[in-house]
Amino acid sequence: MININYRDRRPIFEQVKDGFRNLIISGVLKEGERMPSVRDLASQLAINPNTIQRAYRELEIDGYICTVPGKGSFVSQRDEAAEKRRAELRAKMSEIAREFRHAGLGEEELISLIRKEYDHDSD
Amino acid sequence: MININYRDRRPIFEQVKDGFRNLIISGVLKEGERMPSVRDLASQLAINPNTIQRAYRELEIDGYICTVPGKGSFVSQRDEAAEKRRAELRAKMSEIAREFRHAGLGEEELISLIRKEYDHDSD
DNA sequence: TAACTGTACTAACTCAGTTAATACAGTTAA
DNA sequence: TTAACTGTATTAACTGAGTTAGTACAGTTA
Repeated sequence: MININYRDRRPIFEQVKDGFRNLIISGVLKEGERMPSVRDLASQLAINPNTIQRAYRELEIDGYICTVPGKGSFVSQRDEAAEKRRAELRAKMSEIAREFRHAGLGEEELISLIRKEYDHDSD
Repeated sequence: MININYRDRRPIFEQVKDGFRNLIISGVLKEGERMPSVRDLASQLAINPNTIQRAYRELEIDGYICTVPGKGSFVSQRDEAAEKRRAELRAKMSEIAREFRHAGLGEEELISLIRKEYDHDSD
């Protein structure tokens, strides 16, 4: 469900967080669905429960999940989560576009790169 | 010439490296021009010379500068550096486009974001 | 010669991330 | 009620990347 890459520069808790964020936004984890328990996931991934806890805490702060002490963590409304993610992506994209322009690359090339991604077979 | 932001998640040596890379690619530092000496820049930025040395070492490995022991470091051919940077940006852009698509955002919106960046007054 | 240049190396420090262990409180089902 | 689950909290210790400090050596230049 979630993969950890130890060569990745990002900390583990962030990889876990991003992994679930993608699963939620893409709809693999559906609204209201139960998340794996902190202890279960920790032993599955062979990492410390505290690390999972941190990922979950931030996912809740960002509105992706909703945790209930004693019961578990649950995926919250997908729409909110997705909209939040879209806002992040828009900001990221604007920044890259600025860099692109700054590096002397043309608008046309950038757009053709994008079309290439969107022309791929759906996955 | 170079600014360091201590709130930035990236390490200092990387901020220095990126700063010079931008200066070189944008043409502010011209081909053959001398870079500030390791010790000078270190005292200017109030950081350790070793940190600057590391940034310079990587800039040389990446082909942005050319260092001569005893003489100093010099900006190398801009074309190579710029081409290298462009390749990096293309890869980065493809990745973001993939994420964009994955998040359910349309090609049109992405392209309009880009046009917005390119329509800004030149800086 | 003196003052600059880059380079190399070692030791120590800092800090974020992580682990380990333990404890507490709410939930659920037998 | 008890047992086994849930999330949460806290403290101490470890790890590794990044950074600092200090020193040393060799090439360059005026």
